[in-house]
Amino acid sequence: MARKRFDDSNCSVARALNEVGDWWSLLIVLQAMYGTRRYVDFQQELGIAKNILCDRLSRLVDNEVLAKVNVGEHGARYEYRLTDKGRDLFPVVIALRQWGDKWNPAPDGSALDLRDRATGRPIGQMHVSDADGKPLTVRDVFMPEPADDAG
Amino acid sequence: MARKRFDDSNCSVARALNEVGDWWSLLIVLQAMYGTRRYVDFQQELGIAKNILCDRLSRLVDNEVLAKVNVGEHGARYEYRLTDKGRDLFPVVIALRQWGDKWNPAPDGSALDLRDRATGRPIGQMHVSDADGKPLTVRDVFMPEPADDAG
DNA sequence: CCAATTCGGTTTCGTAACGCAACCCTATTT
DNA sequence: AAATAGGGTTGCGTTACGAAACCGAATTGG
Repeated sequence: MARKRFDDSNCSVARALNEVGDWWSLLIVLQAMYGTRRYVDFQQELGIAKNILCDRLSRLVDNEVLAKVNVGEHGARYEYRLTDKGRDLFPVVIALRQWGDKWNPAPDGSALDLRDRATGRPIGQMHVSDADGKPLTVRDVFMPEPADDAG
Repeated sequence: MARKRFDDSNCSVARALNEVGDWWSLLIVLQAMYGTRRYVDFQQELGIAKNILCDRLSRLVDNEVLAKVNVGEHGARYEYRLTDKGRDLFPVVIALRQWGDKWNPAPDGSALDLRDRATGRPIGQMHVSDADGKPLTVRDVFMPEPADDAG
C-alpha cells in the first residue's frame, strides 16, 4: 500500500509532518535559512541526490514553504526562497537543533552558536511557556482529548 | 543504496532527524505525551502497522527517547515511557503543532488547546528569543558558518 | 561564432522502507 | 478448557529513496 498520508488528519502535528516530516525537507528549509537559494547550492551543500532534491523542492513549493522565482536576466534561472510560512518553521528548526545539541552532541563538541544580530549575544534556550513566559514541561500542561489523532 | 543516514553529520538538526525524522517517530512521541504507554494503545490510536510500530518503538528505545519497562505482575507486560530525552522533545512537538495550526488549520477549525495545569490558561506561542526573552526572527540572527552541514 | 561548462532538471534502475494481513507464543479472563 | 488480549514476527507486494546517466537551455571563454 501507499505510504500513509496525513493530509486529512485532525492532528496538526500530523498535518505538519505531512509537509516537512521526511528526511530531507527540514534540512532544505534549514539550508534556506542559512541563505542558500540555488538548486545547485542546495545539492552540493546537502549532498542530496538531484531527483530527491527536485521532488522535495517541488513539494515545498506546492506547500508554499518555498517560493520558486525566476531571476534570470536573459533566460530562466531560478531561486528558491523562504516564504512567511517557511520562515515560521524557524522555532521548529531551532528547537530540533537545541535538542540535538543537548542529547546528541557533535563529536567535536561544537554546539549551536546562533547569535542575535543586534546584540551579538547567543539566543536563549527554547521552551514551552505559559502566557506570562513561565516555562512549562509536558507534565505541567493539560492536553485535551486527542479524539482521532493521527489516523 | 541505503537511505542516507546522518549519524555522523556535524549538524545537530541532521542528527536529530536521524532519530525522530521519519513519518512516525514524532507522532509516537506525541502520543506518549498524551499519556499512551502500551503497545496496543499506540497501535490503535495512531493507526500504525504493527511491524512499523515495533520497529519505531525499538529505535526510540535504542535512542533512549523511550524506555521499555516490564510492568507485568505475573508475566511480561510492557510499557513504553518517555525518558528525559523524550520529554525534552516537548518544545519541538509544540512548535510543530503551532506551525501546523497556523498554516494548515484543521478543517473543523479546531486549533491547539493546551493549557497550564496550574492556572488553566492556554500556553503561549513559541518563539526563538534572545537572552532577555525578546523574540527573534530568522533575519535577526546571525548563523555561523555551517561548514559541512548535512553531508 | 563555436566549444565547454553550468544550471535545473528527468530517466533508469537497483535497493530499502512501508503497509497489510496472517501467524505465533505468552498471559489473562471466563 | 476455551477465548481473548498483549506483544510481537514473517511474507509479500507496493512505494520511496539514492546514484548515476542523460538532456536541453543558458552562460562563459576564447
